[in-house]
Amino acid sequence: MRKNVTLKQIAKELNVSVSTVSKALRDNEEIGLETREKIQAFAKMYNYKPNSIALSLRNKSSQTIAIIIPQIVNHFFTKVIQGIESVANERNYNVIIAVSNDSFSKEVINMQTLVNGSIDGFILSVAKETLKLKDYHHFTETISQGVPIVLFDRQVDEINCDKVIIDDEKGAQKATEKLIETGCKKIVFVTTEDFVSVGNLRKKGYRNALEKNNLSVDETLIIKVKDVLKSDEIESFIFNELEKLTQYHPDIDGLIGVNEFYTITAANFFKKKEIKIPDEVSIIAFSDGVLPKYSYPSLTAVSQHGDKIGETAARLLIDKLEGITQEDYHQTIVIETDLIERDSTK
Amino acid sequence: MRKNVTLKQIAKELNVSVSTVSKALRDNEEIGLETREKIQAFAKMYNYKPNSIALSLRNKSSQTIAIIIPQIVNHFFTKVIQGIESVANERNYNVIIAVSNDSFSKEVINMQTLVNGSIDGFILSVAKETLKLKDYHHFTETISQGVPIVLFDRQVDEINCDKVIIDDEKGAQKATEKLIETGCKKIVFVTTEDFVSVGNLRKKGYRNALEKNNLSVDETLIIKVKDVLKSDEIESFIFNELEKLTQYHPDIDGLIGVNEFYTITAANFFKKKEIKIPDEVSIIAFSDGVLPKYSYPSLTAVSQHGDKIGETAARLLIDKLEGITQEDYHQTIVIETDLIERDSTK
DNA sequence: TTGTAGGCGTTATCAT
DNA sequence: ATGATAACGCCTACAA
Repeated sequence: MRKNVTLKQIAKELNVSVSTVSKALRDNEEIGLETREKIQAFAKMYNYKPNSIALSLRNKSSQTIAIIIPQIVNHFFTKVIQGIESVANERNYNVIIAVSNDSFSKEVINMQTLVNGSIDGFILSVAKETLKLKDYHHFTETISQGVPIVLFDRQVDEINCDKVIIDDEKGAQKATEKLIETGCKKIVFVTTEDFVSVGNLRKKGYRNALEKNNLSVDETLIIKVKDVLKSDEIESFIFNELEKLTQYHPDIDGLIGVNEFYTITAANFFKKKEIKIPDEVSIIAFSDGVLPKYSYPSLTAVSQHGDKIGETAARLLIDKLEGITQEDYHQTIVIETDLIERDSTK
Repeated sequence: MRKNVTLKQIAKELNVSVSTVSKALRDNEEIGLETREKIQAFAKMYNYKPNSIALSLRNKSSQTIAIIIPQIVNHFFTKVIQGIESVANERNYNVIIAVSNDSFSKEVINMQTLVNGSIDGFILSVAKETLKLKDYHHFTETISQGVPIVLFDRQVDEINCDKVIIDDEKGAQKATEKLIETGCKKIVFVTTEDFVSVGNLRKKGYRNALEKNNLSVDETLIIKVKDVLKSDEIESFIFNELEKLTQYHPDIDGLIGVNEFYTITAANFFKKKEIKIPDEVSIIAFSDGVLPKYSYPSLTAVSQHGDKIGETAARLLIDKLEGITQEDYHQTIVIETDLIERDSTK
């Protein structure tokens, strides 16, 4: 176990001072060419690498941005990371990722261990528990210490910072309108329970579209999947609900799900019942994921453009870090959703 | 922008020395109770947080482990991360993640920026480009600096360290045997080009099973998906190949794909042709992902247990960091695959 | 009981 | 052209 060689060691070995070595390695003209070359050769031989920790301690900056996401096994979040990475690399920033696992305390700990000089700024999506506790002191503290934050997706009004959000309402509205345009009259909406804000916004969009087109909003057509359900219980729950629903309403001709799992499960129900997609029911998923794309028939989907969200967030953050935008000027950018038409709609 | 308060500032404010403050905050008995309490109260008021950078510079340790993965939008890798997180949290280690994007230089840079004291060890899967270049100096250097590495999935014989790998050959063999047991005689194998080691190992397992059961290995039944193909070209490639294949061999009755995308695409081909799964063709996917699970019919799959791989890797690393295992004792742990039977096999 | 000094690795400033 | 020193924030052995 040979430790990394330091300036000091090189200095000693070559009988010069530490500052001479430092200057020589940065090719400072002050140092005589001969000495410079000698030192550089020696450094290369011993594979000298500046210690990044010491550098950040000194410079209070590290050209590194940290992402904190609630979950790592999640296609949307990983897409966002990909977007951040691409912009960050372009602009010469490193990226490190930490996971809060939707826990308040892990979010706090992650921020604290990262905040002291080792990173220059944060891009993050708020943990569920934090949302529930409404305790945002770690965010405000970080910001007041001069470390900028960009929030994405799960946003919080009380925090004053740059934000990148999705237009959930409009996305759902577009989806619903698409179904209506292609002749659907009785559209099921599969969503989460009311307290989840994203689900609510999407439901609102669904309602808007129905009302705008003079279709009545039938509450019984809205399936709310219980939050407590474990992933292997969701299928039978949705199957049951759809079973009941199709008995009452044999004329159901459309369905929208607020995430890819609910939607594909619903689609599977119809496949099992040998109800033809899209001839008898049209289906649209809210999703950035692979499920709708590889489903058969493939599912029309509302894409949230995770990568674009990431790119935008990275741009906002780096612009702030480099003083391109003012410290106290905060913007909220809305990334529009797109309807990706596939084979589950007419 | 109020900066974080430091020991020095507290000391000045309270007219004591820095070391008194430091000791007081660590509740050192040396300091008089009164002084201690005064300092602690003051520190709390000003929300003192030790600077983690300074700490790691001093301690050369940070209770943090770094994961470097080739891709972030990848269900398997995120599953591994989840496994690592769970063990690391249990044993009081922080985890940070970096992405090499399958690039050699990004892998090197990531390691260099992280290695200097800011992290205690690495868990990583080697970038494709590194594998191609066969340049492993950054690994050996890191190890020789006393920073342990655990390799997972994409392993390299030349590097001397702990490893966690998947038994790809056996997994493929089990899958093939399952098909044979249920009556399949003509089994298509959809794989990558030969230079990808994982694909090769799986092909070997496929062959083993056929030979063991006295079935001839027909090279024309092996579809090699070209590496250069972009994701939206893969579908038509596989469809074409299968079209040709089913013409020549109308009696094809089984298929195995080396990843979930190839497999589900093949499955979609049969669905389109209205060839019944599993009545006419049985299908098995190599996959840890969501696609086989939510497909209709759901696909039998060889699970690689990403979470377990992560847990094992984390355990190996932390045991080494804490001196529970010897520095120069390296083990390679093989995580067995499991066949998860679903509806695409009989 | 409290304080001083040195060191972790680096660089900028100010001598020599 | 080179070197000494201080500073970033923290901790600890040792001195007072």
